[in-house]
Amino acid sequence: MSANNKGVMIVEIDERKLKILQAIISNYMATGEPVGSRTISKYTDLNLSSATIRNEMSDLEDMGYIIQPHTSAGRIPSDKGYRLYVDTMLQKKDREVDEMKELLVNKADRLENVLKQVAKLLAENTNYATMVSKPRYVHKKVKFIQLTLVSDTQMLVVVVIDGNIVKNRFINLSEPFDKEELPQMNFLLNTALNGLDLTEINMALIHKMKEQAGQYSEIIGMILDEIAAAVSEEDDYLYTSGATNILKYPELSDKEMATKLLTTFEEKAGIGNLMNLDNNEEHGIQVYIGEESNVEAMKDCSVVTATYKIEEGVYGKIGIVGPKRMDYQKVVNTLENTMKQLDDIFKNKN
Amino acid sequence: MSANNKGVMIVEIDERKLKILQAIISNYMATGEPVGSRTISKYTDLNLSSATIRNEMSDLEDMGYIIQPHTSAGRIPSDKGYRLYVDTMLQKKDREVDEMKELLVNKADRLENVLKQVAKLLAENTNYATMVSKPRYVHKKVKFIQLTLVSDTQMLVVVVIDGNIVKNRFINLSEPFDKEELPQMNFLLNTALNGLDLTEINMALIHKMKEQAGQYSEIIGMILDEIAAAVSEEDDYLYTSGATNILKYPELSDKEMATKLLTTFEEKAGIGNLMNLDNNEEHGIQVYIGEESNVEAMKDCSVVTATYKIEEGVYGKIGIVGPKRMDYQKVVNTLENTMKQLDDIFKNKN
DNA sequence: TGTTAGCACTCATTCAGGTAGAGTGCTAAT
DNA sequence: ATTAGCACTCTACCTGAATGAGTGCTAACA
Repeated sequence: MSANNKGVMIVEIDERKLKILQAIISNYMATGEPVGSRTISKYTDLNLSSATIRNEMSDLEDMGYIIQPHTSAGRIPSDKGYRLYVDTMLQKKDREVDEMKELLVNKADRLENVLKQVAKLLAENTNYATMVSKPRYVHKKVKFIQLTLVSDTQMLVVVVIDGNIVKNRFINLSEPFDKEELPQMNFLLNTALNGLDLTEINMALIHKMKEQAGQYSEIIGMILDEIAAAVSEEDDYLYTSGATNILKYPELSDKEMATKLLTTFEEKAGIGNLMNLDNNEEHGIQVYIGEESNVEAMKDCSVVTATYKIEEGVYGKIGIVGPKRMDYQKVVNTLENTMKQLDDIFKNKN
Repeated sequence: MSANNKGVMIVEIDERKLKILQAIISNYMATGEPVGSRTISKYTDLNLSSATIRNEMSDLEDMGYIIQPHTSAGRIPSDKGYRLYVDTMLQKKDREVDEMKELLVNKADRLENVLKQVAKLLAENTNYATMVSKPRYVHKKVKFIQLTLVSDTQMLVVVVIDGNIVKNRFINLSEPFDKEELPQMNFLLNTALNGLDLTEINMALIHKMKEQAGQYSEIIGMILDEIAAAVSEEDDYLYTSGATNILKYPELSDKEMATKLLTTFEEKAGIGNLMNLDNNEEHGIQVYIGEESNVEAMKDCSVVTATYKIEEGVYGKIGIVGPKRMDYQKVVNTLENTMKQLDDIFKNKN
């Protein structure tokens, strides 16, 4: 527990300690190597001897802001140290805004493509790994249903859900279906199901509709099954890019750690909490340092996420994963910049 | 050029050399370490001294079947050696057929999911990296078109292409569209475009149709644009899984090589030739050793591919990527097994 | 009282030297 | 044709010494 040489607890961090901590962190971010007292004494404008710095560093270590990997090594920032850095020093913003290429706008056609493109561009720009989540409509409501006959015995069911998500399914019919009956059935389905979400398409409703359908009871059953399947279908909602960038940072390149991280990216497993908003309605930019992310594989990484908005109430997230010594300033700037561009795109699209 | 101690060229490989080569390869496959003459002399039933083996190995090296990494190391198989091994020894098939879980069939709903599942299961079963290509219909023909109004000013265009691929696009209309006109327009589009492929939906046709459409000329133009876009749209056709498995093999784990390989898998770039059938109509199982694959990143790997059939004339490929010392027997068996299961699935689906 | 110089100490890294062991090629004997 | 034996080569591994970056502590200083 932090106590100075007189045995008095040090609770508050003063100006000088803060400067030293800042110096340690930025030096470590640049080199990835533990930084010693002499380096700080020489390369800052504090005009203090290495001995003094040592005393201060000793205090900072007691306070938990820095860590000594082994007895005679320099210090590296702890999660708590990074946290302080991010919280305080990041406030005075870096003004050199990173101009991201306008490539985005050109390629923008469908949401999926935009998001994949974003992931890729961010990864290329930052040299970190990126993840982008597509917003999920939690209570997906049926907006529109269209049955059509592709051939005598093959029916296509098109379902449009909230957010203009289109799902389609084929139904193979055992006997030819009378084309004339289609409009009526379309009408029936649309009036019955419009505005309902998955939980409301339940057994009772299906039963009732089957009765109404009379001779078409069987086929209505099949159609409803497919509609339910289509609505409940979860498709990919997480895109990643630049996972191999982590191999650029020696502290993440050790075999075991790299394998875990890369596997996490490949299988997109275990990052759900981080990347969807179900549990976490906070917007804006979030920084998770080390174990704060609650992702086992990323306990030696930092993660920066940003929330983007497609329309009112519909949000997705972008995440950047890198070493703890990542360039937070640049990452935050780049993300803010990206958000702006995404806003523009989505504004133009509607 | 291969010459024995009498200066006579050795052209043909005899029984004994073959046995020795086989022993070298299987030993190397098990250990991943260069294998020396003493090992072979001790652990085979040839009853030859290490010296004799050395002579034979020297010949085998002259003939290009094995390589000495450095002067006083054992030998490892060359690409040519593996090739011989695969061509000859693989013939007598290993009978212990790997029973792959029937998980596949349960999860089988849509083609994409089946293929992703296959990639994943194969990767888990073999501990190698896998890739699966979805068949691409080369000359995609329009099978069916359906326009519908989702709201006053929003039209949904559904296009069904060869192979029951469904594409959909929204069109935002500047002014409300008369619902009554839809059937007529649907009829016009279907009769005009049915059976045409992308190359046939050209300027001339578009011009002609616009004329026919009269007052709807503008909207027909938009619709045709979207149809053309939908038909030409290339979606993902390559799924990979288990890329991180390569880190299990020391000879592929060196940083540079691993990065290249993993990047290739992540970006799915450069493996097109290997994984689609455009240039290569051969079916069945193919083995590419080292540079044979013509994929730069895989020059120290072997690749085994198998062709599967969805319906007559529609083929896709499955590929397994591992170290050159991969267990070819097991891989080939597993692939054959998988093919059978896929056949079953696709038979039931139609 | 805060700051600093000096010193003894620790520990990771590097490098040279040395050894063990696996393997080879060649030669002479069987 | 096969083998035993030997000299040789090269890698892997260990050791010990030197280096240097870094620390903590103490005593002196302003």
